[in-house]
Amino acid sequence: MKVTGDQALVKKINKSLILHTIRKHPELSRARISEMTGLNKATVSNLVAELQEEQLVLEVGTGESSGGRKPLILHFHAMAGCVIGMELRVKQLTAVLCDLNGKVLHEAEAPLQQHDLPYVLENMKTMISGLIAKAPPTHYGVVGIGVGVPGMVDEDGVVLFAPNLAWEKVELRKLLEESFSIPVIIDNEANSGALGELNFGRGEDVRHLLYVSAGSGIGSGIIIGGELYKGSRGYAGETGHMCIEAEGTPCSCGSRGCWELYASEKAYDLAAVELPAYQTPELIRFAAEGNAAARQQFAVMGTYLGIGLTNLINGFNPELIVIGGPLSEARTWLEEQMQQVVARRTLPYHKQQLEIAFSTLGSRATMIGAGFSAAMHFLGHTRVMV
Amino acid sequence: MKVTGDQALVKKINKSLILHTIRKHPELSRARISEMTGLNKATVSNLVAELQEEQLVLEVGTGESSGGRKPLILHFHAMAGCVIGMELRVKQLTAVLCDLNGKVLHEAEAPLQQHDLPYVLENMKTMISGLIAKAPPTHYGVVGIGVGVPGMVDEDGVVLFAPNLAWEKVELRKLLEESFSIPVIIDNEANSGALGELNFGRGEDVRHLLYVSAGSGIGSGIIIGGELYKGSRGYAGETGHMCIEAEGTPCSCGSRGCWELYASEKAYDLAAVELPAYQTPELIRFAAEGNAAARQQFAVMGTYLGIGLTNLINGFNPELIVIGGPLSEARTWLEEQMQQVVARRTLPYHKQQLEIAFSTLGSRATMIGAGFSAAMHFLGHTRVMV
DNA sequence: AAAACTTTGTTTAACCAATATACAAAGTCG
DNA sequence: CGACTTTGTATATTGGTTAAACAAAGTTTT
Repeated sequence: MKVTGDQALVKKINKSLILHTIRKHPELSRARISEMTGLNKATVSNLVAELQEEQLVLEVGTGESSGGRKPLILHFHAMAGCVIGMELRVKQLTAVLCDLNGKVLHEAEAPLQQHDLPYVLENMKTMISGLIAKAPPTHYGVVGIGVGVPGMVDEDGVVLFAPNLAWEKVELRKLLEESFSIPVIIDNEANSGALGELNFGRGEDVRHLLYVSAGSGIGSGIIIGGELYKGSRGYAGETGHMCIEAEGTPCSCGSRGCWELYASEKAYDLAAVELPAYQTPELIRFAAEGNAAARQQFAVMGTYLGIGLTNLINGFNPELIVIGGPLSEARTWLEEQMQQVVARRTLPYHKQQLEIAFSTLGSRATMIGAGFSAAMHFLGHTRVMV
Repeated sequence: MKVTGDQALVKKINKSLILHTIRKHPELSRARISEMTGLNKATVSNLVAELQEEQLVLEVGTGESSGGRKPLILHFHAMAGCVIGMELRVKQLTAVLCDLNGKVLHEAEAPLQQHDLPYVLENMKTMISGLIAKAPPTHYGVVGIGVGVPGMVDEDGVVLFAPNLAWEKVELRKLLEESFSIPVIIDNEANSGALGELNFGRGEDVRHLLYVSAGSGIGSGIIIGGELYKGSRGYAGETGHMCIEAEGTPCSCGSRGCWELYASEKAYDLAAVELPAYQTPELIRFAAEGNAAARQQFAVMGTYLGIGLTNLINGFNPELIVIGGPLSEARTWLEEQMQQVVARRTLPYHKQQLEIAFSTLGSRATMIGAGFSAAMHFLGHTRVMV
């Protein structure tokens, strides 16, 4: 059944519009909101009153007057509740407790020794319980848990396939919701990272963003029109297996010449010369110390990174690309080659408005984005397309 | 200023919902519409009455009863007006006059000898005038003109760049609207083709579709969530310049190893052996007659087509891919290799729900899609996202 | 300092679209 | 022929936005 229009819908649209306007622009008065949104002053007053009752908006004193009554300044009440954002990595579990605006209140971290589901689930539950215990007293309490995982996830929060964990069809959302009775949002690690960067990193006011997470493989989070694009069954963005060498090295996916064989940590196995180290942080240290083999390795990977990016640019035409994941820490040795290749290979019109940047949230992008998803799910978001 | 909700919006949403429900499902009664949409019977009655006054809906007699009063059957009045759909090709101009539901009423065709703007524009105007003259008398007359062009188009109907025409920044929409005072929609040829296939070809009920137009180059039209995705400045889908051989043949775009060098008509230049012909229709004829070189050429191109498709599948995860454009006529000699490569190279989860098909509209997909765009623009489409 | 003007936010009455309910119209079936 | 069904319309109610008037709280001018 499709979505029909009635007065309840109108109210939902306008309330959502006002709430998110306040959330994105602090220091607004009712009068300014009325101007910005086009809603009548009376409508704004009524809906703001409801949002205040719901503890989502606060009056925080008066602002400066420009020849009349002083405006009453409204704030989004980010501490009306908390959310937990978590990232499940191959060797590590990390999580944050955030307010509803993504501000980090607590962090947690634990190593993972193995990948069997009971073990990992136990660790996740322990970490979540720990953060819930640390949560400050708020009106709504902990209202959502978001988790970014290294694999494909469907719309029901089932991890369909996570090769690095050897997981298949794990009903992660259901398992966690049964334990905590709090809404759980599961998403791909790159998708969460994209949301993190869009909302708290470089992505302010960007409508089309590509977040490329380079680590043990490559995954992309695709933001289209300000929204996460997930593909027909929820797992688009598997760009790591895009072929960039038709008859290249065979890949575990069944194809050959996949991008991530050349531009992720998997490339270490293909290095022409022996490397001083085969872990990214160590290799970065060697590069910083002037090791030629390490620098050369990153230069080659930067080139291939650029080739894959060019393909993504031609296909998606984003305004901004953010490089994240563990490999983004090697920026200094990757960037020059990468930018050169992109400059040389992209179509002239694409160059004009494209920016390629490295993550500002670093390794925290995914968990912050996952927390943000949970917060948005709690706040709701209804709007109209013409 | 953002879109706010009020009663006018509610009415617009519901009216649009009813109109498009009737358009897509003939033989509906008011009662069935009420059931399908969830709208109250009275609401449906009121809005249908308005649509009848606007000549967009007709009562066409009664249907079968199942034990009560016979239902009054409603039809979308496709002949309330006409639209023109046009395709601008390198050597040819083709156009159709359609009713509001995409049914072709008249066709026109003319060769193009050169590409300078005044000449092409003159030909376009002559053809459009001719079709307008042939249009049957309808309530609204000709309500829109849609044009598919081989190049990048921005949201203002400006052809930014069309290498095969040597056009740059041509304000095509403005030029045509000034001549005819009818709304004009300009779009990329592949985008229009995608819309054509989505609505009148293989794409019924498909939400994520990729239309790959293979001819003198390769372009893709991307349908996401039932809507055309155009990228940040309106020209995504330039997938022909996706790199599939990192150090491959240099391309005119500045890059190397671009897909369209190996899988479009450009591949004829790279053929290992001498070909019996260098025009697609002739080469197809040779292949049909058993010519080994021609068949081998198509087999190789099918392989490369499959490699590029695999990349698109991993990135966009569509439900359906439709191959169109002149090369789709060589289906018999392309398909086997292409499907084999895709089957071998795509990730297991992508295979499950993916179908790759060849165009059913053939060379008419683009102009029919362009006409459809114009019709949709006239009818309007307002809906809600949650 | 008083009067005039400005700006903010609330109150009031009017409007209008969807809805539930009742109802009329037009059929089927035993 | 009477009981039941289904379709489509009429009526009163509900509940949201809005324009306009107004109250509150400032600043500027005289």
